Amino acid sequence: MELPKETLHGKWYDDACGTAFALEVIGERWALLVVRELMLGPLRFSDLRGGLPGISAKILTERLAGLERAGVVQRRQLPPPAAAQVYALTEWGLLAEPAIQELGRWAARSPAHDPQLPLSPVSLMMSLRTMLDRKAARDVTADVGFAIAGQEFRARLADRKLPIVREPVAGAEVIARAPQAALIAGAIYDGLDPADLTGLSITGDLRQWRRFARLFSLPPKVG
Amino acid sequence: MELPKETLHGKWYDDACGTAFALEVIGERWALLVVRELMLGPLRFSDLRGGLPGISAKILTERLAGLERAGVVQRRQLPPPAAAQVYALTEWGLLAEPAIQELGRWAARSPAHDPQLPLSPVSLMMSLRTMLDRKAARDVTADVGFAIAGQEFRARLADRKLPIVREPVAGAEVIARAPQAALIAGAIYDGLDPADLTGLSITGDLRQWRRFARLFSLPPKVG
DNA sequence: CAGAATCCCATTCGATACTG
DNA sequence: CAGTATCGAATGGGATTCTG
Repeated sequence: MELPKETLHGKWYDDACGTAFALEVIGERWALLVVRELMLGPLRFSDLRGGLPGISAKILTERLAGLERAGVVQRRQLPPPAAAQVYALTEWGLLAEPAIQELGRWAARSPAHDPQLPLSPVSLMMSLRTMLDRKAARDVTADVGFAIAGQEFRARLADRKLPIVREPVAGAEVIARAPQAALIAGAIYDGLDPADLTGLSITGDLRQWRRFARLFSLPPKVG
Repeated sequence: MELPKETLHGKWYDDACGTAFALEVIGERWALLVVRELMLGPLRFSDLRGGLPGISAKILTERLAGLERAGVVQRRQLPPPAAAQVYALTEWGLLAEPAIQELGRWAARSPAHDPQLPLSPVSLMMSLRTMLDRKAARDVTADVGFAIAGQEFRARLADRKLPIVREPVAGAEVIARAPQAALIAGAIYDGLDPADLTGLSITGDLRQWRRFARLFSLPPKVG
């Protein structure tokens, strides 16, 4: 039997540079996207697959094992009666968020970036944290629920911070519901009127939704 | 004849998330390290190889072609009599610096990171820009020359900013010379006395060197 | 020296099928 | 659901050769 392939080769680059070490940990295909999916909380194997269109069970298994060896991911046994296994980021894994955000922010500035591709609910939530205009968000508070393709999130804006957690939307000031994340992206980043987007429904304080949505914008393209 | 293999597959991940697009551009092995090496200015093919221990000519050729197609790198023909070809980052490529820095900063917090591996001169210079303590640097100015393994850089600290350019060291307030970057890293990050590091020489205003060196520190490890 | 082209092998990927 | 097993295809990377 072969060794289970090590993500942490340690000899990939033979370079003391931190960036090189980061690439040894999350530089394999899919690895960083797995981390992204876990950024908003633990997930089960099949939920991970759901957020990563196209990843195979084999590769996901390998990546999770590698990330676990590297100390980015932890496997957790949920107590009965759930009896399910979930994958969670470690403390260090959680700290990767700024790096993920900077990569996203950078890529979004390329004219070649196509924002029309499928978008996972987590991607959209993460993009809100990335693209929040913190100047404009000064003195704004909001409690917004998102229900996207069966997943529920709660974003609470205060003090220019925007924590987002997996949590039932019930009780939020505004709730956005959509079968796909792209609809909500259209309403926020393209400034489209929610009424024009079939499938999207905004319930609750609509005025508050508009105020919230205006706080996000994509970075300008270069060139 | 085959298509020259596209770095910009566009179908790698099929994901609108900016991070996923970034990975399509710089997610292949070595790609981001090539970008790192170019971050301080254009280089020739063989200089790139020098800073990337272990990359083969074939792979470097492929990555440069892919990065050029993606709009990260530009090929430039130097005017005669130089008659050399160099690779430079595009405007967008240059904007990748924060992402590279965040990845490095994150990786440096892992207990598993081994800073004893070989370090390219560019890596060290980039790490200074990353690890500068901008609070401590308030009201400090400095003009420091680095001559490492034949490459010369000039770092000018002012207004908490630290531009570093390839430029002769002559005329700087302090000049650090060393055959390998690791020696200078030891003097800065490990706080070692330059006098104890054989091969390292600091000339010029030594007091200024100490003030400068104290402005840099590695992030705390997690766990 | 600066690459492009070729050959070749090891590793990795990804689709499908299978199992507890 | 949560993975394993398997296999063909794609990619990675070393060595060598060829060119300007």
